[in-house]
Amino acid sequence: MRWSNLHTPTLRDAPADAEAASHKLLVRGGFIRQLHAGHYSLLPLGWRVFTKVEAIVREEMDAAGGQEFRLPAMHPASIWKKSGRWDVMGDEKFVVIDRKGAENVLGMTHEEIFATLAQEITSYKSLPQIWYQIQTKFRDEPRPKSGLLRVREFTMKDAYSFDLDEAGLDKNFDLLRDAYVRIFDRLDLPAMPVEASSGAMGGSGSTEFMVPSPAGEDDVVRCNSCDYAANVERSSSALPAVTDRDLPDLIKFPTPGVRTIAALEAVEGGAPSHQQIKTMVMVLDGTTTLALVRGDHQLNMQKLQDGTGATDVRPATPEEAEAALGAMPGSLGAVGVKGLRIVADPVLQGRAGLTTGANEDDWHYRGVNIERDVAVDEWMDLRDVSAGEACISCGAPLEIVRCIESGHIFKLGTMYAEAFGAHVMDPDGNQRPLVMGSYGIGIERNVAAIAETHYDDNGLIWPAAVAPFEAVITVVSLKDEASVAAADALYSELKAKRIDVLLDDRDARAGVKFADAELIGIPYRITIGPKALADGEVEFTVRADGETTRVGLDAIADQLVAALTG
RNA sequence: CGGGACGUGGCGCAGCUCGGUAGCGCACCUGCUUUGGGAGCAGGGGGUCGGGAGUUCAAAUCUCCCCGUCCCGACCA
Repeated sequence: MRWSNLHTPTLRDAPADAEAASHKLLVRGGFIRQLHAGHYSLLPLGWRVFTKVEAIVREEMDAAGGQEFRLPAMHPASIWKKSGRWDVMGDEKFVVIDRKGAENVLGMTHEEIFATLAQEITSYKSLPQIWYQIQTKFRDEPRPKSGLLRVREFTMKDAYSFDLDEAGLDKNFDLLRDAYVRIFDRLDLPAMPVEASSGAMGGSGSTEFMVPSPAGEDDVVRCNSCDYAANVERSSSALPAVTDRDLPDLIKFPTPGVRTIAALEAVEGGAPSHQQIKTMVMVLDGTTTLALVRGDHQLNMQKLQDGTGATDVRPATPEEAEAALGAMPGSLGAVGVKGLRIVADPVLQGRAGLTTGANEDDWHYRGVNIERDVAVDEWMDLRDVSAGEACISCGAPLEIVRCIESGHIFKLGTMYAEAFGAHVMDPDGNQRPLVMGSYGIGIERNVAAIAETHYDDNGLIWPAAVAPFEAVITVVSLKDEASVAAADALYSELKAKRIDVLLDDRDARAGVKFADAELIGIPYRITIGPKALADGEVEFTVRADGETTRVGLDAIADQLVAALTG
């Protein structure tokens, strides 16, 4: 490609509304342009990176035994109602009404369609199967953000495995997990596999691949001493033992104006936060529920959702809380409460001498024995892990790292197979539902994740495997005929060697060309100018470290090939 | 959906408080000079000031409604 013909509108200034590094640089470098919130056009450079990322994903999926499909992006509403996800997905699905008035869904993932196709797998002898596609997904995200990191229309490689039993699923899960490790390795992304929540996908277990980055949206709890790592939504930690206070009797005492845990610590007759019960009034699918955690802990909403199986979880409004318990938030508690579902964090199990709200403004209880005084329906992990708490497997302090979710793989089980009647005959002649797994990677998000982790003050620094061009030949002066001739010859030579090379033949000042080449992040630059050329040499610059060496014109092609293959 | 900010040539911004000429930098076009790290001078083109309604002799500026975008929280590849 000759730069004089390339549409790469580079900008000196980043758009004012861009915050994330990848967003700024991809816009500045002329890789992407926004159409509207959550929808981006990929310009030629952006598309080149995209296709290289896509090719790596495809190669590794094929190597793992995957078979590529291409499914419709638009589905009849009926299939989504059949799986139950019409309701689960709620406002996040794009619904399109056709001329007949029928509802259609723009696909968010394709479990339903693949499960339908899997009806034609009829014997265990055909198993296992790994099916995948690379296709556009639509999700009406409540808040698209950060350029390509979170959008409403994007391309996903979604794969699905089909097995006779859980053991088969486990095997495929591990196989594809390994494929993912190889993919992220080739993309030069430091993605760590972590335990995760399955969320709306359902299923028994899942692993996320997390790339540490301040532009991410997830927090990962990680141990530096062992290999424990989990999304905060699934994480746990070891806590030091606490001793109950010796308060055998339940006593109601006045707490005028006390509305917070901190205030209750300070008031006459109060208690340290870890001797308190925090009572959160939550609404789960329309049903008011009390969620109890220790006073110094935070409720994790995802854990509450996962633990209860609810699809919609939100805090109650102060008015709803008052209607349910008779007091405003700040004086709420679960002592003696009947008729409401009560779930509690296991850290509270067996504890006594606690302090909590009395469901009467300005009054609290002390001496609460949770087993005696609170009708807990279910104990479930509900609390956030905090940095510095001890690792459950080795005891070392945990850290919390902000991450981009680059990939997510799920053990789905049989739910979709049962919904769509995807059964096979087993060796004993019994019909059994297929056991499924699902495996997703967002292509654009990974392009952004690479950008987010590969840049400096001068611009992007693409890994050669995904760079829009592997090398750029910069002609310092178009007026110097010898330079032009040498550049043209080298350009032809590199193309013949199947190197992705860009020839900067623009009639611009050298400084502009250097700055642009660095901004768009081409990993290797060959500068051809009169100075070195007089000695039969060119300059070879590595984008990552800026190191420049003089190389003979006759040796540069081999040196570049060595750099690219090394 | 809750909270905050913003919307003025392709990009970044000023002008709005106090209504009256739409301006600056970058980019773009022409010419001359320049030419190894985002050149200089001269000339030039381009803007329904997000949209609608209202107030007014007069609205980018004041009022109301709507739309859009970004950021922070609840969701996900």
